[in-house]
Amino acid sequence: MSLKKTSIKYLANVLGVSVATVSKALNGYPDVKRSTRDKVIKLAKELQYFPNQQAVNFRKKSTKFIGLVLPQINHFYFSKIVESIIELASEDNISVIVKPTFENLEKEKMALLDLVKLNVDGILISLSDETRFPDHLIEISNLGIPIVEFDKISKLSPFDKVVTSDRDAAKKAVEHLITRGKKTIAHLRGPLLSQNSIDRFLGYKSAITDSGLTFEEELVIQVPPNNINESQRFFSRLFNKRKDIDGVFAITDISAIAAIRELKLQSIDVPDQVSVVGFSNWQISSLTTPRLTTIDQNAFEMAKASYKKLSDNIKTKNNITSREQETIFIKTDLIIRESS
Amino acid sequence: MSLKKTSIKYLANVLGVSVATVSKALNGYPDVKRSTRDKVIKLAKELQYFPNQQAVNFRKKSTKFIGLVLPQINHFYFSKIVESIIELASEDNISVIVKPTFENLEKEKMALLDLVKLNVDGILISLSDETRFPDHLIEISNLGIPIVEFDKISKLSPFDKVVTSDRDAAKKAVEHLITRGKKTIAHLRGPLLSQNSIDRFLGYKSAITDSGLTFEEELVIQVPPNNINESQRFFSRLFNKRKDIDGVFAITDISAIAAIRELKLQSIDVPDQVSVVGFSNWQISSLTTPRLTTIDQNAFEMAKASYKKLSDNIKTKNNITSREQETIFIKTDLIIRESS
DNA sequence: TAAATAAACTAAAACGATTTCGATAACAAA
DNA sequence: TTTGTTATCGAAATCGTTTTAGTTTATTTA
Repeated sequence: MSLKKTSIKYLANVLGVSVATVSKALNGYPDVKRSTRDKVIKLAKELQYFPNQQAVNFRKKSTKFIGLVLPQINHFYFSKIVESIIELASEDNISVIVKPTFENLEKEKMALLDLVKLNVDGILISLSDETRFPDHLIEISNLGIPIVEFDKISKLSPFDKVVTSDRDAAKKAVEHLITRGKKTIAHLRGPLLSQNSIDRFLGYKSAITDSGLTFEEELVIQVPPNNINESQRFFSRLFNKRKDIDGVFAITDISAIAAIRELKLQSIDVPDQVSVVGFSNWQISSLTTPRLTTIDQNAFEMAKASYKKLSDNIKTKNNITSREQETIFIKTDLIIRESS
Repeated sequence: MSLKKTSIKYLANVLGVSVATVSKALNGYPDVKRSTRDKVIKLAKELQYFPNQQAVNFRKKSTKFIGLVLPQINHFYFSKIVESIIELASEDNISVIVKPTFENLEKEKMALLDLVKLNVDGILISLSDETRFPDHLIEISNLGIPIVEFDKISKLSPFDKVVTSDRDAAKKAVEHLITRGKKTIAHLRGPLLSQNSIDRFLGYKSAITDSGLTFEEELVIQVPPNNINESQRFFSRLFNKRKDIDGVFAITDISAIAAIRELKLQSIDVPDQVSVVGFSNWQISSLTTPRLTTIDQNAFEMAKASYKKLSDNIKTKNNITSREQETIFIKTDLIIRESS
């Protein structure tokens, strides 16, 4: 059946006017008589006319689509960001095409290419772990498509960025442990080249040194941030070497939970003997026993700032050559719970 | 700057051939000489030509867009579904527009309207809690747009559906508790009108009666499935009335964790004194202590079956009047961990 | 060599809307 | 009545691509 969607042409035929008039009537142009406008609108309603958005966008050039490229969707933080951005965009009548990259550079490139083909008005991107150099982004930017990086960014790229103030947040977390009287604080850090990981490490380090404690290389180990079993294994090894550890600052909630699990296994009391602080404030962190002290990353604020920046850039057609790029920092909150 | 994207027309001008030839060359038509095809492709690459997908879709009618409407994205199960469907669709070069409804009927209607305007080729939808009657879906279906319902469906609607085999799964879970020797099994159920909630309850009931135990109304209470504190409060009230409870089957992992938390608080051993089984296999469930026994809903299989069904319906232009609708059941897995 | 066939190409319409610019009609002012 | 003004409408171009139907050129066959 497929009742062939009613078009403007069809409306025009039925009413015996031109397509131009119908279009104008529907879009509130002043040069159409009150009565004909009413007629058109009435019929449009009756026949359930919807403009073919594809055709409109095609004609108007602006597609009203933006792309959202990120490492994963099945992830507490990112899914919140996806949800928020879609919601914000829909208020502006903009649709968003979401592309997960699964931390894979090739997928990231493919995703961007797809978005270019779709003529998106702009792109929001959080880089994959594999992405070192932003060449592919620059190429696309040269096509005139505004790009804003968020969360996982590259310091090398000439775009506006929105990031969590990782360094401050980490410092805040570690200072919290210090005020709790902890003196031998371990840090479970993430990949060496990830900017978030670097900044959180730097925050840890400056909290330690600023407060007069001595920074020890040995207390910092690298863990896979989203793998609880591996994180536990690595922490176990560290803890067995350094039983004097009385505080842990972990790169993610998962790693923090891994540490707690190991400590429980060794019958060490959390928080009395060892305090633990995580990072992210995933849903999990409020469900564990003890509930986890952590840093809330404010996904919604991140989404809002990123969307707004992109939106502005689209409107003003700003591009990378015309001015300095800006980096916006999203403030975090230390959520103190039972693990510290 | 915005280097005006190169179009087919531009390529044609440069090469001194017609746009038709360029188009055919690019699309591998047979009636274009080998040498000219090579010329075209070479130049296209040089000038970074990308077809304007908007224009292509517009011309071809098929938009290569599908809509995905669901209650939330920031949710372990749904975010996995979103991710999977996007991934599956991208293999077919199809983009998906995701629309969260936040369990709100008005938002659901708006979302569907947006999708219609965009001329999507088809719609996948998981209903909001507020949705009782699928009138708005039928209206859209009458426009000739294929619709497939998944997960949260309405028994009243005449569409293909893909659902978790909730009843079987629940039965399996409760039978597991019974084989563990449990005799007084409580059920924390969800909303009275939610189909999932109903089916899980029915599964619980039939496991009880089929195994010769007596079904007691009193042991079934309603909880807010995603609110841990409220769930705990309700369970606490029940447990204080019925200290003989030795097993709990909860509608979600969150509610199950709530029960465990309350039991811990009362120094009841899990699983020895009371065993607990959840539902969903969220990431959380493997991170709690004790690790939670639960039902894995197989989000990926759900996504795959839903996408495939929609895809088939789009291809065959099947619609609701032409045949009987089908309901596909996604099998679940009982994940036995430490809480039972 | 002429006719028939095959190969390579192109003109033009079409998709559904917007928008410019000119045409017509209606009315007022002179 | 003529001119000027304003209100209302419509023809046609346009966006970038695909595709049909036809045209031209080259090649084969008789």
